[in-house]
Amino acid sequence: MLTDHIARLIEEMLNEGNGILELQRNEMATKLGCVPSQISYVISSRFTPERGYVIESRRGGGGYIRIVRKQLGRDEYLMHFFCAIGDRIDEGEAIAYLKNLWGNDCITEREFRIAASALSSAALSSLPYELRPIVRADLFKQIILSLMSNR
Amino acid sequence: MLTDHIARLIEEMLNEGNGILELQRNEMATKLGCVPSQISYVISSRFTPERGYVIESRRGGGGYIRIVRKQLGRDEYLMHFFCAIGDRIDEGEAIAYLKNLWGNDCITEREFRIAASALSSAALSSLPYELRPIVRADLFKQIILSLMSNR
DNA sequence: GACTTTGACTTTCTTTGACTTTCGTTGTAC
DNA sequence: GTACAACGAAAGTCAAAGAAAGTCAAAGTC
Repeated sequence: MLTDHIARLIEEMLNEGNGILELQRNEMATKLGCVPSQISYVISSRFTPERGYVIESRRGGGGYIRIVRKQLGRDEYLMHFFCAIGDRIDEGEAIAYLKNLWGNDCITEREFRIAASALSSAALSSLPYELRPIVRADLFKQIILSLMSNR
Repeated sequence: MLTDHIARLIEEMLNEGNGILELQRNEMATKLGCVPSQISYVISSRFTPERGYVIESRRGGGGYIRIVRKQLGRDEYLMHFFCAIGDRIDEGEAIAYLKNLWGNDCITEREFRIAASALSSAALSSLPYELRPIVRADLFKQIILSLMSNR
C-alpha cells in the first residue's frame, strides 16, 4: 500500500534528521509517482500530534512541510544529549544540539538564544583555542542539568 | 528562496549596525540580481511594525530605506547590566544580577536557571581560578546580548 | 464500513514588471 | 542671486503570473 510506503519513508528520513524533517510536497509526490495530496493524507493520518509529531508548513514558492518528532520524555531526551556531549564540543555541534532541543520543544526560542550565546566562541574569546571546546562541554552539561527535573 | 535570503541579509546588516540600517533599494537589488520591488516586498512582509521595526525612506537621488529595530524599555534595562558587568565578575555577584533581571521580569525562572548554571563555578571548573571571573564576564555579556534586540 | 487514492479547486506566499510619485540637480530667464 | 522648469534618479504601488501547500468529496479497495 502506498500510504505505508510513504509513512516508512518519512520515518526513515526523520531518523536521519534526528527527529526533524523538512520536505516539499510536490517534489516528493512526483518522485514517488503519486498525487501531492497523498502526502498530505499520510501526514494527517499518521503523523498526528497525538502520536507526538508537530507539523508546520508554508505555502507558495519555496514552500515546505516540516515534521518534528517529539518522542522521548523530556528528561530522557535531555540525558541523551548530556551523554552525547563528551568532554569537548565545538560551537557548530553545540548549536546543532541546541536546535534539536528547540525543535523538540525542550527549550523555547529565547532559551535557545541564551544557551547559544553562552556556548558561542564570542563568549569564550578570552580563552586559548584549545581550552574552548572543553569549557564549552562543561557549560553545556551544566545548562542541560539546569533544564532537567524541574517542576 | 529569494525572500528568505534577503531577509537574512537585512537581519545581519541590522545586527552589525546595532539595530539601525540604511540601504539603497536599487543598489541592493542589482547586487542580488533581483528586481527592486522584491526588496520592498521583503521589507513589507517581514519587517513590519507589528514585529517591532520602523521603516522610513526617501525617494529621488540619494534616496534610501532606513530600517530601525525598535527596542523596548527592556533593552535599556539590559544595557544597564551589560555596562555594569565590567571585565570580570564573581559568581555571587552574577547571580545577584540575574535575580534582579528575573525580579524585573526580563527573564523567566527557567531562563534564570539556565544562565545561572552557565555562570556557575561548576561550569567553569576546568579553568584556573584566576580565569573564571573573566570568562564569566564574557559569558554574562553574551547572554545579555542574546536577550536584547529580541526579534 | 473503514481506509486509500485521486483530482479539482482554494488559499497563501513569492516573483516580476509596468507605471507612479517624490526628490535632488541642473540649466535658463529675469 | 532667485525662480522655475526640466530632467534624472530613486523609492512606492499594484496587479498579474507563478509556485507551493490545503481542502474536500467522489471513487476505489479491502
